[in-house]
Amino acid sequence: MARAGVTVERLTRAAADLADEIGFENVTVSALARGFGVTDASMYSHIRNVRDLRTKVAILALTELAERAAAALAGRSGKDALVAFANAYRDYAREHPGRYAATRFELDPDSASAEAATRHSEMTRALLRGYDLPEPAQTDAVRLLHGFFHGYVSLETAGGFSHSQAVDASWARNLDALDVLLRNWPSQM
Amino acid sequence: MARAGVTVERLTRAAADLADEIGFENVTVSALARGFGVTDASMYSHIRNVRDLRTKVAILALTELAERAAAALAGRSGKDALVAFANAYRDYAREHPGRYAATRFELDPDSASAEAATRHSEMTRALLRGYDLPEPAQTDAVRLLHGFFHGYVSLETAGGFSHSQAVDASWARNLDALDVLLRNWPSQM
DNA sequence: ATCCTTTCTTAGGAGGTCTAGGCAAATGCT
DNA sequence: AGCATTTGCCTAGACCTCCTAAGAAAGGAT
Repeated sequence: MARAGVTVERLTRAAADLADEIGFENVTVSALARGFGVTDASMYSHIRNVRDLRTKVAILALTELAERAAAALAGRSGKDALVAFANAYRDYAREHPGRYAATRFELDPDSASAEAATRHSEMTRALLRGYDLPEPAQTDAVRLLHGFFHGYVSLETAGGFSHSQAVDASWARNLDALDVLLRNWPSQM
Repeated sequence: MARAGVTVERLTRAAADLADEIGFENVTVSALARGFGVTDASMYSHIRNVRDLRTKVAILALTELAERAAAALAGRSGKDALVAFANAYRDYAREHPGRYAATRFELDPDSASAEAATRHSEMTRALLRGYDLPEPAQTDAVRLLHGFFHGYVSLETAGGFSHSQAVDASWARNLDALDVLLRNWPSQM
């Protein structure tokens, strides 16, 4: 009857690790409890329900991703920044597939979750500073970039982490294409 | 003890409808059985397991989406084709959120599922015909477009179907940007 | 009419979510 | 140090989902 020392911090990290191992959708209260050597009912002192648990993992992942993006952008601009940012995004998804899947978890608008989500967007805006886009083009570009990154990464991870030369080359060429796009952004019409 | 007349066809369609109502991830064998007025165990004469059920819905949705894309592309080329294709994609996701979510379901490589999935890609290639891209640029462009469409659509549906003027305008401007990109696709380096 | 296949049933095990009520350990108060 | 309170964990249990096994009934084939 000694205490297992479960805290929300440790619990969230364990859940994130578990997600990377067995997939985000398989992160369950029971499995997590087993990992700590306690009963599932005990978990409910720390979390409200499964959704709450997944939300915590999502916020953790969004925060980590924003930090990596910030590190990648430091001291870079223009295409350098674009490539560094994109690779940070892609590498994170590869190293932490479960955490990355968690970033796609739909969190409800309230809760402090908004903070982690917006930090993510702000990094993308920082990336765009080098391209000198006016509003509203900047907002459009943020959406386009997120759309592209996510789409590409999810196609890739769905394909079984092939990490082939062909895919790498395609990725690099698409970054070239995006760079061209950002430099020639249509001003009107 | 009369027969409920469940067939794989009807079952798949009912599951797809259910997905649109309550979300793809909530499509459950039990819920589906309730809808037909039979026990959950009866379902297993028609499907192998939950994964099989979801796969069937995914194939249905991919097929429908490919049909819509084909209809949108008929008689169009260049930017007209791009806009029509993109709108077909987006409209489908809006009208059938559950089915659209199903198109993101990761199906295992075997099974006839591959057919429906590739039809989807072929439509995107047809769209690109008007831009006259050589290989491998064409493959890259397919990925970029899928990435963008999916990312944008999922951001939008996650945001609660706001369908605001601002989002519509952003969408239109991003299509402009993509058109510019496809016309100025970087030939090398 | 009889057999065969398909569809549906009941029964039940395994495992997941979550609540209620309770005991014991850790912490805070005086 | 002694006490009360909070907190962490427990058992028990209701309810849901997935899925299998064994058998009954419906419908078609011969």
